[in-house]
Amino acid sequence: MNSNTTYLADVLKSMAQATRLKIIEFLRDGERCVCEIFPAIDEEQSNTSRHLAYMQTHGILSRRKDGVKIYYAVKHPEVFEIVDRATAIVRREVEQRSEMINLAGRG
Amino acid sequence: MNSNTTYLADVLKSMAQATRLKIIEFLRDGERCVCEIFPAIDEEQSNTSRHLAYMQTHGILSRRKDGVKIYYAVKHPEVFEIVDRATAIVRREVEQRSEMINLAGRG
DNA sequence: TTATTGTATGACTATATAGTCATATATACC
DNA sequence: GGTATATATGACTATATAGTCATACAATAA
Repeated sequence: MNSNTTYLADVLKSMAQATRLKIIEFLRDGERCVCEIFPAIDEEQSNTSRHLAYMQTHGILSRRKDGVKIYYAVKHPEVFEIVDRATAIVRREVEQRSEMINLAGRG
Repeated sequence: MNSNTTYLADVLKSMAQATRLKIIEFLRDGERCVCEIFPAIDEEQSNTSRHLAYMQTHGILSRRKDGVKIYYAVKHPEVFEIVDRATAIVRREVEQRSEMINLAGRG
């Protein structure tokens, strides 16, 4: 459980960053090359490349070469399930906090 | 979706770290005070306290005071679902990599 | 009031991370 | 061969993070 905790953390880290989340979202529709990804998420090519490499190294993206282009795809359906569940948490938190504000407003 | 991406990343970051994962695992059985948590996960009290505060601030832990003791609990069931799915990814990756090694070994 | 216990935090260090710019490398095309 | 396009990476900066130690603070007990 201990050495696995590190791998587990690495997998989660591969999703726990704004730019990487944008990449994951864009890859919902399937495999895309770097040249499609970086303009879509509005990030520099080099920065996008680094994040893609990071995610692939940590096992959440697959990488396929076709000529000059490199195609990346989300490798495990669990990645989307994780993002969806995190989104549910965020929604509930936002809801809850706005309720608190309403209660405070009413005095 | 953009400002939300930051919140989303923060929620995932609250799980994407070895010490925090140990805390989450320990809290599977429910609410626990700091004095129970830090010996269980074998971390310093101060470090544990910081991580607990971080997770609570980012909305994945609840905090309850009872006398001198502070009780923390995982606030959303999705947290465990996320950890479980990340574990499934790790398992599959480990499997896959050991298969690769076997293939390579056989020449 | 003083001592004890449980938790949080200031100050600090070491390391990791995200991002940028320039450039290297690889494939394809002429 | 030379040129264009796609991707990766070295070198760097700024910031964030995890951890430690000492100490502050809060609640309770004596």
